[in-house]
Amino acid sequence: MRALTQNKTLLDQTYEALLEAICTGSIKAGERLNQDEIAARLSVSRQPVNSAIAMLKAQRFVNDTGRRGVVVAPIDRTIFESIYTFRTAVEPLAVRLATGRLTRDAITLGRDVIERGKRQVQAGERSAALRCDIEFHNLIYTLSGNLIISDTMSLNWRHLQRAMIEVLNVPGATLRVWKEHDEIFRSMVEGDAEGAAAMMHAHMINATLQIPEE
Amino acid sequence: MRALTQNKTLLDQTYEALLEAICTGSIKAGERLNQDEIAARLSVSRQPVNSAIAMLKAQRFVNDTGRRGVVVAPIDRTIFESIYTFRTAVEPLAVRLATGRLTRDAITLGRDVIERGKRQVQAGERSAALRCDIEFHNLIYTLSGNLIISDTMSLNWRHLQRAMIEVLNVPGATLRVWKEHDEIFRSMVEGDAEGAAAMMHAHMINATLQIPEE
DNA sequence: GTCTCACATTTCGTATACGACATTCGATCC
DNA sequence: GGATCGAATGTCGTATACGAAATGTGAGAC
Repeated sequence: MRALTQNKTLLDQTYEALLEAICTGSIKAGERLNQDEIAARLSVSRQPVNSAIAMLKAQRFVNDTGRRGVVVAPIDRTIFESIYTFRTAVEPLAVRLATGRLTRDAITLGRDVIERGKRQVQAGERSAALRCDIEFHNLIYTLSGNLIISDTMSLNWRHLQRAMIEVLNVPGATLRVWKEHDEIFRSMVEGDAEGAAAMMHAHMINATLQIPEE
Repeated sequence: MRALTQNKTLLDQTYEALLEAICTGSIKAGERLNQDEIAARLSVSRQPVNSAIAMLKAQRFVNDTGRRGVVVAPIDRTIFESIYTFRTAVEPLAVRLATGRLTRDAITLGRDVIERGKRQVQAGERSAALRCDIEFHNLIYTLSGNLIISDTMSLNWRHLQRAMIEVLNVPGATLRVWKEHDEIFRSMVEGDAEGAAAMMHAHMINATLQIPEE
């Protein structure tokens, strides 16, 4: 018995591969995407590659140069800041919704992520800590039961991930962040939705302030 | 002199045509999408059609049936409600951001939309009123200067439009709604960002309450 | 008459082919 | 020697071709 809707099509796989490569920085900002080359590297035809690139274009991960093909979008402070501003509104909402829907399993999961996150920060594992950060917030989106939040934020995190990996001095990899996560989650477990939401809002403001200037 | 980046590719045009057809209800929920048929009707090959459908799938406008092709996604109360919940957080943020960025032209535009909206409601033109509703909120997204808000909400509105056209009893087509729009915009013009945001929040709550039961 | 199994048909995903446009490079002209 | 124009090349968007998988169909068995 396997997952019912596995990403089986080459288009999906190609899209995932490209997005992953862009977000982990293995394809740098400004770099051109040559369809033939990508197709050869992934051992597929240009057809799925072409479609995948069209999707990435719509999601602003690549830009049309007008002249020849597309290039990976530059890391854009504006987008980065826009997402953080956006999160000041969305994250507290997600927390508010998720609080009433916490299950025993979810609580275990949450505590586990927080534990791991703290440990990664202490170990200086920035990349692993970032993954935990994503995981923590994703858990809340999922728990919120609001598909729009999950879908929207999952794309936004891809943009954030990209920016965060590029510039090393990012919010998310400090112990303070995980202390806040911990407090937020405790409030959620206690059922204090409004308190948790307020903390999450503060958490976002703090993170925004930590965005390096220029 | 024309727009520099016109939707010139057949893929873009096909995507737009399909999305429009789905959102205006000219392709009904549950209906199957036959690539050959669509290609023939639009006088293009299956290639752009296939790519366009893949994008619509990612955006949940169509569902994969697993068996043969895709069908237009059913009008889903859950998604509808999720978007409204989402908006209770995002709309006030957009208002807050937009208030500080109002230009003379924007004020003129806003007043004009509100005037037209009221008139359409009074004339009983539900469809035109809905378009004005979209236009009003879109103006605020644009003014907010936050690309994430604009992008995200523009897709969400497509979902809303679809649902609203299907069930006729929708929020948006009452005089009260436009009275609220008017008050919100007046506060914005006065520079009262927090007041306007609070009104927008209330506006969203009111709209959510008006969603017909089942 | 109904069930079953094989064969035909549909339709999709993907590969390959083609034509258009732009860029690049080289040859010619001054 | 440098500028300019045209041919060669690269690369994309799109069309067409192909193979696989699943559905529809019809004949034969009971």
